Amino acid sequence: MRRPPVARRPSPVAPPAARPGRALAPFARVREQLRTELEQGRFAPGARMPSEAELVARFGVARMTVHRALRELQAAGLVERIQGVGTFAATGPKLASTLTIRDLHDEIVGRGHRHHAIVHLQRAEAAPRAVAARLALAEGAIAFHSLIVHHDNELPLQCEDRWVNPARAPGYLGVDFTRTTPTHYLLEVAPAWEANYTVEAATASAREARLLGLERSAPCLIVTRRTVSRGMPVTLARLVHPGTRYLLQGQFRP
Amino acid sequence: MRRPPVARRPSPVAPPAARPGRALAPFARVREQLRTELEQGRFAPGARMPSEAELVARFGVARMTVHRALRELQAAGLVERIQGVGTFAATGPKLASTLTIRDLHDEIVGRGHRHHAIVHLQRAEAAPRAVAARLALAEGAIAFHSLIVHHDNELPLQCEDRWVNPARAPGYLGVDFTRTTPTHYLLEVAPAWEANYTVEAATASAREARLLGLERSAPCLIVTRRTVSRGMPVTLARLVHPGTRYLLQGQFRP
DNA sequence: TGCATAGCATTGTCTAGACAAGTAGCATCG
DNA sequence: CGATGCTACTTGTCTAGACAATGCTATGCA
Repeated sequence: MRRPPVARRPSPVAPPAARPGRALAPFARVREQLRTELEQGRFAPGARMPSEAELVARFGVARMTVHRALRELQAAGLVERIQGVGTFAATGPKLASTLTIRDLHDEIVGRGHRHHAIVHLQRAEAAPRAVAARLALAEGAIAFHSLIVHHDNELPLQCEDRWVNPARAPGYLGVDFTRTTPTHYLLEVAPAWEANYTVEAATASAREARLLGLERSAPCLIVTRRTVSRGMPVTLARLVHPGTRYLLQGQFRP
Repeated sequence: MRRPPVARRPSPVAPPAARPGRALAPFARVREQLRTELEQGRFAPGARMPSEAELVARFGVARMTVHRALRELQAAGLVERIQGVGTFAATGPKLASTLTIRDLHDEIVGRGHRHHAIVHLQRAEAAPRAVAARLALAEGAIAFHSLIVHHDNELPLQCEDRWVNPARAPGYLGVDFTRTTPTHYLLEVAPAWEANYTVEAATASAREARLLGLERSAPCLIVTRRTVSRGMPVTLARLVHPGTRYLLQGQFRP
């Protein structure tokens, strides 16, 4: 049942209508207008911007609408806001940026190539001291260990040496990793709620070089990843990529 | 109207949600409660979550308050929302993560070390074809070229080979880069509104290896960065780091 | 049976008003 | 002169209602 229409302030233009070529919602219109002005240097870094009240008058919308636009610009790092003081164009450099690390399987399939994995190792093993410490296990405790080489159209692209906390993924040894990737499986049984990465350039170990079909001295891009779920470490992975065949890409837009 | 504070650098903004000893705002309370339940696996990935109306009844707040909480969870990638259908726990793919690339100067100083740069080249030059294309210059056009080695406590840590679009940074050749970094200068004259990165492992060129004091075959972490401001390319940088002395670190929390 | 349509649940957004909280300037008081 | 409180301004948030847009489902009709 439709509610009976009630007197509503008439809008000069159809506001919230928006198909592909539709007009932006008012809050988005305000946001984009301010973003454009910021990009064009209309406000020097650190300079005071119009107050919410002024923007309300300028755009003819409610204060909550302006507030949302400004809140999103703040979340994007384009402005800084201080309660009781005002809104300011963000000073300072976006000196920090981000880089996306995608799952290898998705990346290969996304390129339209075929992903193919060879499992060289998948067993329970006593964890070396360094591994045990990072997985919060007792020294010498049993953990799951796998060593898998991933291929992009038959070309080896990643050597994945992984240790898994057995308490968090008891079925790990029974999974067929030629059909799914450890990453996918682990994300299913223990969603990653925290992850640490490091990226470095180095040479692979002798075994890794052999598995990847590389010279021992070939530069490799090595990603080390540790994930934590519900406060407990889940897995520790060392991902070795041939430097000539793999690179990380990132993009940044405020 | 109130006198605006003169070029005031807003001090560390205290997020209103993170004040110790103060009750969370209702929208934050709802958000955190749902985040906790998601982390504890209360909703399987892809499962339907309570509707806004149900949450309104459960928490005793207005719908806009619940809506904001859900919108922030959506922005964080924890839930997916479909107009007309409902809200769902995000399905697995935390498969993409982010890695922070910090400015080298900040990183060195942040470690409490001393940053020291040696300028090997800083002049106008005809841009090679590949560079000209990526800077949107005519082939053979003049561009600014600099080659600087950055040291962390006298240890060479980065070789920065940079091309700059002269139209966007006319004063580039006059800057003393032993006192400031090109990154800082360029962000001042042309705030980066878009950036692309690639990260790869490779060997340095002969000259780069010499400048960094490396063997020709030493693996290096090479970052290539291109920034665009107001739709026009500003700069193209190739940053070569010794693989043994430098690594990128990243952290991820939803 | 097949299809158009009405109804409903759900999310998306806007509004107007209200109060809270934080800051800065000014006037007053001791 | 300093401390104090007042006031104006700003951002932060909540509320209740309304309407828009979307997708699913059931119903009625041909």
